[in-house]
Amino acid sequence: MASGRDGDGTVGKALEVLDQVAAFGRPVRFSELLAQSRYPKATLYRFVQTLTNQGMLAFDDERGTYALGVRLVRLAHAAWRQSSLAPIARPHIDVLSRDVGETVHLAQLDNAQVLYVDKRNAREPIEMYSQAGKVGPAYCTGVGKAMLAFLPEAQLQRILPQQSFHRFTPQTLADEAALRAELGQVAKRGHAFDREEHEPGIICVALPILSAGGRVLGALSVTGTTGRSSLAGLEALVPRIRQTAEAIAAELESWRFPEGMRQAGE
Amino acid sequence: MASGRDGDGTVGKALEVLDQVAAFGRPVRFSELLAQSRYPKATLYRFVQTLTNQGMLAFDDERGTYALGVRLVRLAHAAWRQSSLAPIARPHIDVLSRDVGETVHLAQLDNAQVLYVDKRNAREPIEMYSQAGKVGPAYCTGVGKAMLAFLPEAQLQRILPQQSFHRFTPQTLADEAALRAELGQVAKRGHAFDREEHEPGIICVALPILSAGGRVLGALSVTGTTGRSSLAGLEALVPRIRQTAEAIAAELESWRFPEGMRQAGE
DNA sequence: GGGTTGGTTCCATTATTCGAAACTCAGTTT
DNA sequence: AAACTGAGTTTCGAATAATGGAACCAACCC
Repeated sequence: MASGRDGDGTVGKALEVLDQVAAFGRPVRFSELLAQSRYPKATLYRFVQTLTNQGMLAFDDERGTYALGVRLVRLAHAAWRQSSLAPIARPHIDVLSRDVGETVHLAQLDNAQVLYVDKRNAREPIEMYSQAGKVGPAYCTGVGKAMLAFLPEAQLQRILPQQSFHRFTPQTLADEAALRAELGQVAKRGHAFDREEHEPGIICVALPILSAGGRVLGALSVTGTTGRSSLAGLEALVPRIRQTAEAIAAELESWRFPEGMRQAGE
Repeated sequence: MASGRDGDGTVGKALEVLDQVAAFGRPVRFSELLAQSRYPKATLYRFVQTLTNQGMLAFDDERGTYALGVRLVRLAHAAWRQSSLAPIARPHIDVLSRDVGETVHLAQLDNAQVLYVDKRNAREPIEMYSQAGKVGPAYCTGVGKAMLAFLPEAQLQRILPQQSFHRFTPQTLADEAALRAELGQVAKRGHAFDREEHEPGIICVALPILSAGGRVLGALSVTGTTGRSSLAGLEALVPRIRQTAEAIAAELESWRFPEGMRQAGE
């Protein structure tokens, strides 16, 4: 693929505009988009028009601003339901979080980043949608490292150069070499830690969810704070978490062959 | 579905394919898509290719199936956050559902349908993402009627013909005339009921969320069952619900003018 | 080996998109 | 009031990208 980002064809360009609107994080004026856009006025205008009457963008004519449209939310709902991982995992992580009494995250790999697809907050009412769909760095989160450690080398080589290695805390791994070393450990041990590498005071233990064939399907993590928990304490939960991860993987495996879809052994 | 659906340009057609994949509700083979598609093989193939390497679709090469991609979830998250209604309303409906002890829904109008954007289930752990993003009919839900009743005539005329008037229950309004009459009532009264029109045993009362200028921003509903609640009981909650609806509208109004954006009185 | 199904690539034709420039319509300035 | 400004919208010939029939490939199955 050519030089990175470049979208293919008209559709790619239009979707790029969507991302641009998303990046603003608030309703945005046409002129604001134009200022950032690499397309000329008329072209951008047509894109925005098209996206708008496709429901991917919503135009507020009182304010003259564009925001992401409702069709996206509808599609994302469908995505969540058919992604198989999230809906299948949901009851499992429900039980898990109740059992361990801590916050549980479910994540997937989205290109070089971690995408949180579900979350259970132990005791309090859950603040959900605001979390599902959120992306985070892969190199300094428990779920990220748990997944990276089990990736085939080829994919890893594509992903690692894309990591920013921004130092969120003094514990953050600083470069690719350090991460490589850590991933070796994780692979051997079978689970990953986050030792306050992303946020001070926040630690977690994470396990990958692996298919029978060893493919990385996602990851589970249990989070604690340095105040209430310790790494050793979290590590003690590993067998319980592994049980959940394996249950999810197993159910996923059977779900993937809906009805009478014979298939040679994987 | 056949009639005026025609999308604009290439982008429209590609997005149509997305919807198609969404409609399957599960990962889908290329041939399955082709069977339903109005495009020739090569054309559809290109669309699917494009969408896939744009991250809007995800291809599972073990299975040879396409599913909706992660980019959608990421975009939807952004959509939710910048939609202004959902995140602003969230704390309000939290309190409301705690106060009234019943399930609360927050909805918006998505073309001719109702899109649920948030939900608070009174006592049990909430099943959220699985609900947010769901769409429902406008003509036979409380939130739907609450919003329709306050729409300008022009918009109503565009929307009403698109209602299916499927009779979910014996109480479902049967045609446009009946709905028109009902909407008149709702507008006068200020709130709408769902008298088991969508699901037997489920009743609700709903109020629109209106801007200072009278524009429909969304709707709130409180749901009950015929067993535990009555319409009269729900109606008693109207003042409390209205308070929430107005609080949301007010906060929304101020949020819409971020900083120092003077504006003549609306 | 010949047939069938599911998926992928080619490439000449054709329809779409591109984007400079012209235009509109508020406000503002002179 | 006339001229200016700047955001937003429309036009239209040239440039480009989409189109889809057909050919191709690879399994799998008689």
